[in-house]
Amino acid sequence: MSLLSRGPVRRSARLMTVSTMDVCITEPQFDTTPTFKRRISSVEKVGPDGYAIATSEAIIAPAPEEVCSPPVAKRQKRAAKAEEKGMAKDPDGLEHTETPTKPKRRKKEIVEPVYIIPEVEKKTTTYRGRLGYACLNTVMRNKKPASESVFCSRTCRIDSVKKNGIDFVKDLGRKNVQDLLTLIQWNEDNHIRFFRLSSEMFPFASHEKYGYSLDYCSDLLAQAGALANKYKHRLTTHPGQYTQLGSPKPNVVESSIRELAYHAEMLDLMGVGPDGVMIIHGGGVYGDKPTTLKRLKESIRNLPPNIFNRLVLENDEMCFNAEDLLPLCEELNVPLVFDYHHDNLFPSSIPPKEIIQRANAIWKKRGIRPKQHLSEQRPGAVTILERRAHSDRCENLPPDLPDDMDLMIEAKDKEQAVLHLHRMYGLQPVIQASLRPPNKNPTKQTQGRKSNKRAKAAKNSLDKQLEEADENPAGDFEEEPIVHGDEEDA
DNA sequence: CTGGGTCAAGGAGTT
DNA sequence: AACTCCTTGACCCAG
Repeated sequence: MSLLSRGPVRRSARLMTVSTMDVCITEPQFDTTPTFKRRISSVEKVGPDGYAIATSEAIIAPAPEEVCSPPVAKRQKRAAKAEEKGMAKDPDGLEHTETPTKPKRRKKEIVEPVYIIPEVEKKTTTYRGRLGYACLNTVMRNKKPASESVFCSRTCRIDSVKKNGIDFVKDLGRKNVQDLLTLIQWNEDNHIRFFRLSSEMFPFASHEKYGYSLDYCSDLLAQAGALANKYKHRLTTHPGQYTQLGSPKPNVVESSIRELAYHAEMLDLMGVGPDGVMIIHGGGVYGDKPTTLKRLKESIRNLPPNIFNRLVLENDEMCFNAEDLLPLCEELNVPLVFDYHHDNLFPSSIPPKEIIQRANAIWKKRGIRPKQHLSEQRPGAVTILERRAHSDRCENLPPDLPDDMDLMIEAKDKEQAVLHLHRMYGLQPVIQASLRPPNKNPTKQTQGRKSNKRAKAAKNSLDKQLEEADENPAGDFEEEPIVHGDEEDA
């Protein structure tokens, strides 16, 4: 099933593409509302496929003939539905066109926005490997109405687990995998064959108290894995920052191993091959890097084989750079994912080229296809915090990328960042309808927490005082308003 | 439907 | 010790 045929609301929609104009329009409904008539009126001619050709304003609509009279099959379908509801039929077997006794409740019309996609700068590369994105597809996630949204990170709070029971949580997981199937198909349709699975696929699955086995979902997982395998998609995972294999606290290491076991179980049940790796960072240094590295090494050495076989390490931007990890990786035969952005922020004394060579030697030895991470800092970023935040998209591929390596693009715009690179470098054909315009004014700030309790409280108290001052302009403030200099702007 | 506060987990840095 | 940040999206409740 392709994107173009998905979903009930879309049943009469056409996604149209004008390849020469780099503009994509979607037309939502075959309707005869004034809005729609206005749109059709700007269509100049009908193409050989029966679709309208865009005018210079790039307004596209289905052929007017079809608009005025939906295809017979569709009308019959509607008639059948109407009959179910006990409505009268016309002699031609089609639905009754007169207003039923009960006034029809009109569904609120959802008008697809019109996207103007700017041209991209054309660049060249010798790279022909796969580009991937992580966990979330912005186009599918933002589908309206909300019931149409496709995503794999439904979750809940512990309180909801207690309130609704474990089956409620398991249902979330099932829905997530169901949507994963849709996303894999979307990726295939859009020539993206590399994807990171969300760690939130099964909420609390690795939780000490509320954890559960994924067996209940094995059929669906196998189905998703089979689809990915059929299309030769690579699926990987990236357990989060709380995975601390080097922690001095035994219970923290235990929790980390549970987390890894959950990810491995998911990949195993999907039937994903050895390329389905689990990437983690070195973790904290606990004030003593050499000792922590020893603990890390021991933890990894003692992992059960099904976890060890999928485990790979990645250089981070704070604690362990590539140079710190390489000796451990080489000794234990644990592959290293090279992250360009992290290496930029926390460089090794070894040049990237050499790190990559040594890393690739491990990947090769293990018979796993290498992968690297690519991201860029946000434009205008200066401070270390700003520089750590990922930009919306990536504008450049590194030089000398080998073809037998998959490149994970870590960018805020997710799949759009991949499509952006596909277009710039001519790597893959792109479906225009899948494109979204870039944010014109990206901030240099992080995506992180913007609120601050004290600042908020201060603001509230200030607002209150201003309100009071409004009511009583002559009145004095009883207290000086607290103002915090570090409060971020909205 | 929207906005704001908050969330399972761990560690580092600041005050 | 208490708090904030890391990254991040989604929950959840109030309006």
